[in-house]
Amino acid sequence: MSTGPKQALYSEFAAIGRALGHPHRLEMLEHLGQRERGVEALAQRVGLTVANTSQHLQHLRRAGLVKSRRQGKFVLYSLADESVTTLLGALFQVGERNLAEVDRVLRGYFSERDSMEPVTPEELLERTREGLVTVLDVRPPDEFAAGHLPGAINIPLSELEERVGELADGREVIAYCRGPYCVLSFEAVAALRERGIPARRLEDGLPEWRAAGLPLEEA
Amino acid sequence: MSTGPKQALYSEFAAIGRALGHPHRLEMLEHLGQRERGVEALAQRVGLTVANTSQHLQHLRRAGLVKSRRQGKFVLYSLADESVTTLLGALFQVGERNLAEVDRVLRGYFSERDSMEPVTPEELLERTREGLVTVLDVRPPDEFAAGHLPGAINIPLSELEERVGELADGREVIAYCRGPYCVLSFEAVAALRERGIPARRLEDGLPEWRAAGLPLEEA
DNA sequence: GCTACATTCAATTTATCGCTTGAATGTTAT
DNA sequence: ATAACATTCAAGCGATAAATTGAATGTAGC
Repeated sequence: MSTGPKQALYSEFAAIGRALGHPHRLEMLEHLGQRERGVEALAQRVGLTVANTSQHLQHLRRAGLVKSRRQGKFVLYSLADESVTTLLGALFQVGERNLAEVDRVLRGYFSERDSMEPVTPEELLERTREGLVTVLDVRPPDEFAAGHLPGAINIPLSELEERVGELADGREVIAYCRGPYCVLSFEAVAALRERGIPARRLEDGLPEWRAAGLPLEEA
Repeated sequence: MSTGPKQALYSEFAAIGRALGHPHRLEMLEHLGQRERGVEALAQRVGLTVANTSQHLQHLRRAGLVKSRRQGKFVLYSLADESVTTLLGALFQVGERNLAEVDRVLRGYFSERDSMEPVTPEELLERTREGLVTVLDVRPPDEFAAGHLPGAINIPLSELEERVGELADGREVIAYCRGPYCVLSFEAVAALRERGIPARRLEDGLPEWRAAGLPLEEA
């Protein structure tokens, strides 16, 4: 085993692969794609102990997937840059295209996925310009505040039922949330359709929109 | 830890990550990106035993990164599809942008990397159309035969010195090989420049060209 | 059917990973 | 300074992965 440049590089790249190789870390990356978070806040969201979360975060940092900065008592973690979102997208695409089990899960839990005909970013931009649609962000308010689509209104899924009146102006609703596998927007679309409001899903979530360089309203 | 759809999906995606998490497997993917290979041929190229190679290949197959087909006595493996090349490219980009160690290795071993100003596919296509350049494939003949850039000539690096006359027609040479970290084209460009032949590197290798959907001459 | 050969499987050893627990570090606020 | 708190470190245990070896499977060709 010579220690040529290729071996050295592939060892480094393999470390990135290993960092992607745990479901909890992928979930952490999804959350960090919404906004930066402290260790404890993140631990709570993914249901792990603080110490365990801290270790996973350091694993991710060593692999160059996240970065951290200190603010007072807190250490805030976020994605290293947009290339991480691109990498996750590529990972998901390989899974969707080549793993039968992924296909099975998608069909089982996201059966609407096929019938819902998700909206592309291009279509959303065009129809927003024409004033034909309402863009709905169903994530929690703090994530919305950290950055959202231009003109989007924020109704967390938990409040959708009581606030559905805000959307009943006849325009089609396009809902989005954290990413392609985030259930929030699926459920929002289902709930809206039940109430007779035309609704579709944006095909991706906020991180993908940002990584594509599309316009955002940021804090 | 509920077993909701997200957990199920992230477990699958994490398996892809783990499959990327070993330098030997990354090297195998680079080779399989050139052409399909049997187990023994691949084992020889990466310097592993046949049994070990077989196990790695099955790991890669379970993760949806490679596929196999039987031909006579041989089982031929190849990349599952172009999305795998895209994934590898995204992995490399994260490493280049966020890992200091990768940067250090690249500067150390590929010091020409900055001064060489690699050629983009677009530029290559345009200058080929104008007849201004010679496209040089420095990979082994069998890989060349399995697919190469339109109009490219094949001179393996080992034969470059003796066959350099074939390139001395005054046109600039654009060399490429297996991928962004393949040393063959770096060395070819250095050798040609030493002999006064203007030469540059294509920024990526054959698999990336193919994944971009650009034209190929295939077997 | 039998032999040759490519590939895969099974069993083993060694190393690494993931999680827990409890202590240590470093920053803020009094 | 000291107390409070967020985060990280260190040690330990069970589980998983990598490489080696030798046996088993499956296909081709006679």
